Amino acid sequence: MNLQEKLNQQGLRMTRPRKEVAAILKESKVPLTPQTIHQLAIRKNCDIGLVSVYRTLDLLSELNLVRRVHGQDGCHGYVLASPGHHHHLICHKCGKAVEFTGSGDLSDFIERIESNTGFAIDEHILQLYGLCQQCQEQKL
Amino acid sequence: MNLQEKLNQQGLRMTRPRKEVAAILKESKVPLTPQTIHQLAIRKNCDIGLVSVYRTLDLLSELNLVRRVHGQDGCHGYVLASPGHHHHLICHKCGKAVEFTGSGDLSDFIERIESNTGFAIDEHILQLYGLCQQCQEQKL
DNA sequence: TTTAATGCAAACTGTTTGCAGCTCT
DNA sequence: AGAGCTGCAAACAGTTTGCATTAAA
Repeated sequence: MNLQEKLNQQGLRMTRPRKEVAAILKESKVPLTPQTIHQLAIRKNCDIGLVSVYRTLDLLSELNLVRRVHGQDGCHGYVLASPGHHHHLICHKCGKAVEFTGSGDLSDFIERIESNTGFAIDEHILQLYGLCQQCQEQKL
Repeated sequence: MNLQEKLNQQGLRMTRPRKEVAAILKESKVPLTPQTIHQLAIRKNCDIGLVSVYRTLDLLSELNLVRRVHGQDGCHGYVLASPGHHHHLICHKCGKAVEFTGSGDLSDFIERIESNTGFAIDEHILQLYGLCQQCQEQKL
């Protein structure tokens, strides 16, 4: 099911700004801030408002099509979500973000923390940072 | 070595606002926002400026005495750091934050991701959310 | 045609900066 | 005494909201 159908199904509409934001995120491997998305759209001669970018990102997050990632400096970006997985690996240098599976591997770890602390853990944020293969090679 | 000595050592000074911010963080198990810290100080009849709270938090982070934690909603709080560990477990209900050890347990996991992706991983954010023991009991 | 969505402007929140006066050492 | 620190005010950045207009269905 594509975005258009998903929207129509709920009485929502597929508009130019929404199409554009979704397209820009699809093309980017890097988490983008609302401002960046806005500028990219304008550069592509698609004159949408920053406000619509915000509203579209909220909507797409709601639909779980897009995910918000935490920058180390505290600012946030958005990336297209590949369904079911929740972790990102981000390159310091080029900013590339990769989603990876891993909740399964973490479950032992989480269970151990639960029994140590008495907490009932139901959510987590895990983000890894490093250098991607290309950036490592360029360093030489 | 206490805070005063740590500061003096670098030509910095122990002042009332700094003393107060450090004290408030020490008393709290919950991550506090700069605004909250400011209000708590005022409520204690310690009339410091919000600006100094920000500057003090920057300073204490720099000295690794305080750590910034990411809220799920995107806002940030600060908690006293227990040296050497980097992870927090936060209660949904009462907001209590617990630091726990665990980098060791994660290293296998991280190595696996490295070999799968080719990244050289050097940093990570891990935060767990759940219900603490007390809040679980109160729920009954 | 109808109702959702847009885009502007303006309001707001959280944070940072410049500067004159104050205070710790 | 003197450098560091404070606190105000004002600037700033990112985000949200109200409202008249436009456009998807």
